[in-house]
Amino acid sequence: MIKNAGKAADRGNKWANNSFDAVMSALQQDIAFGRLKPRERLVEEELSERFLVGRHIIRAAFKELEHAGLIRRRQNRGAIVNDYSTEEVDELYDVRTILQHQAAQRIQLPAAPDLIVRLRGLNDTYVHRGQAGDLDAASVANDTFHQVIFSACRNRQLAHLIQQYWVKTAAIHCYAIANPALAEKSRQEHFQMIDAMESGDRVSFETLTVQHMQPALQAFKAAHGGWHSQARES
Amino acid sequence: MIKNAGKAADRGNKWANNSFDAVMSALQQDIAFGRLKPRERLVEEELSERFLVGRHIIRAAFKELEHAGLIRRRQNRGAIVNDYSTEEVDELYDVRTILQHQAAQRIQLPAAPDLIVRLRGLNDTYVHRGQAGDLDAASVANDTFHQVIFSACRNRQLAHLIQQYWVKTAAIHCYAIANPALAEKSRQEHFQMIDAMESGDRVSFETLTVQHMQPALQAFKAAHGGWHSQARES
DNA sequence: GTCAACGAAATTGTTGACAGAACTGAGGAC
DNA sequence: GTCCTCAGTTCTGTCAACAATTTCGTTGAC
Repeated sequence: MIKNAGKAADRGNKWANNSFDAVMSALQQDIAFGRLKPRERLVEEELSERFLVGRHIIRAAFKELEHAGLIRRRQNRGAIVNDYSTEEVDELYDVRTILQHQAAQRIQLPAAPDLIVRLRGLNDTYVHRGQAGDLDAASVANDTFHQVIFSACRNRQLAHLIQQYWVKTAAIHCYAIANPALAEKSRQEHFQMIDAMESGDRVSFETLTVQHMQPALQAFKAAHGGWHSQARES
Repeated sequence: MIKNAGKAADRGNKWANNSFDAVMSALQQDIAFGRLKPRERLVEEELSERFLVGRHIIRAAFKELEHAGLIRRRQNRGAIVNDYSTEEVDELYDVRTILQHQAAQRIQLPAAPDLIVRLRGLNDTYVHRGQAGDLDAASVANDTFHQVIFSACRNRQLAHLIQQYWVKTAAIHCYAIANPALAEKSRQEHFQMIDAMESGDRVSFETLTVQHMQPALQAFKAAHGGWHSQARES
């Protein structure tokens, strides 16, 4: 019993290397970057042979993606990529605002030096990849940047929840990265956030954390506003 | 195209009558009421013949329960009922406090008369079933009571999230219902909450909403405090 | 008596095939 | 010309058997 404790602990917790995880992240990215467009149909067997995995894995991934709110399923009718109505987008961002504001309040400021170093490194990657036009890598760096920040909130449940809603709205904020003006604003705010964390300026940090979400939301609503909320079932 | 819109809408959204849903809610209740105890092993084939369904349905249910945080799985080693460490319990209740407080702020007060009527009805059931010792039915009424309240927060995402965390901590607050003193306090607070909603006393309502969670948390921590956080892997 | 290696039992992960529901398009009635 | 009906096709949901892994009990060496 006792010797097993150590043996089990060193093997790690998230049993990775699974084809399931690969499928999940691939589909998540495809949806986030718009390679799979809203209302597009997802066929199990098609994906099954694309990823070279059994159909049951695709099925499991669909269940998880549905739970995450990225796709929609109906019995015997398959899965389609979800497109949020305007109201849903507002509600999602309302929730994100709540969660991120609360998380920001729980982060110890001024932040530890090694955290600052890590964030500056990630942000450098984000800036350089973004300016080089490598949106894919920039997006990954951006994801990690925010995840690292919110992981410092000293509440793993809260951090996990923020991550969950980050994925839910990935299609929205990835949409904004492609816009040069918005991307530049995003980069500036990142620098300001790090500075605020380093100096311990809690008010600025919390304000930045919340306002940082707005440009993507506004751009998305301006682009997709008004026409697709009544076309729910087809 | 156009005629399909109406046809699809009237069929309803949550395709129920699935054996999957039956298995899910049965297992959720078993865990919540402690019929399945923490660290207890769940064997696929066992449940498969208990519920008279294929093993793949049990498998899918496990995946969902794992995602909900009610069970824990490791590759080729099956599933066990999750027991939260003291820190996790604190974090979960911190998140619930955030969510429910924010939801309470978003509810329109004074509440609509038909909402009040509905809540009084549900609470009557809760009180009577609880005093009759029918904890199962009382718990269902209690679930519905709070779900109806938070569904009035005009943010479906937020309401859904609260429901999600309600399920996560079901084993904790169901534990409290069994305690007569705590149950009595719970009943009193329900009446006070309804009164505050009816009269539009927002301060009282928000305070009650948050404090209503505390007794169960304290009782649980007092009962399970301190000994099982280091015994994670066995 | 303790410990390690081995083999059997139990349990999970995977595959392929089959049944049933929903979509598609042609043919016929009005 | 429009609408309805009815097969054919496509896709999802379900099932049973197979393969791989872990766990548990036994044996044997020291």
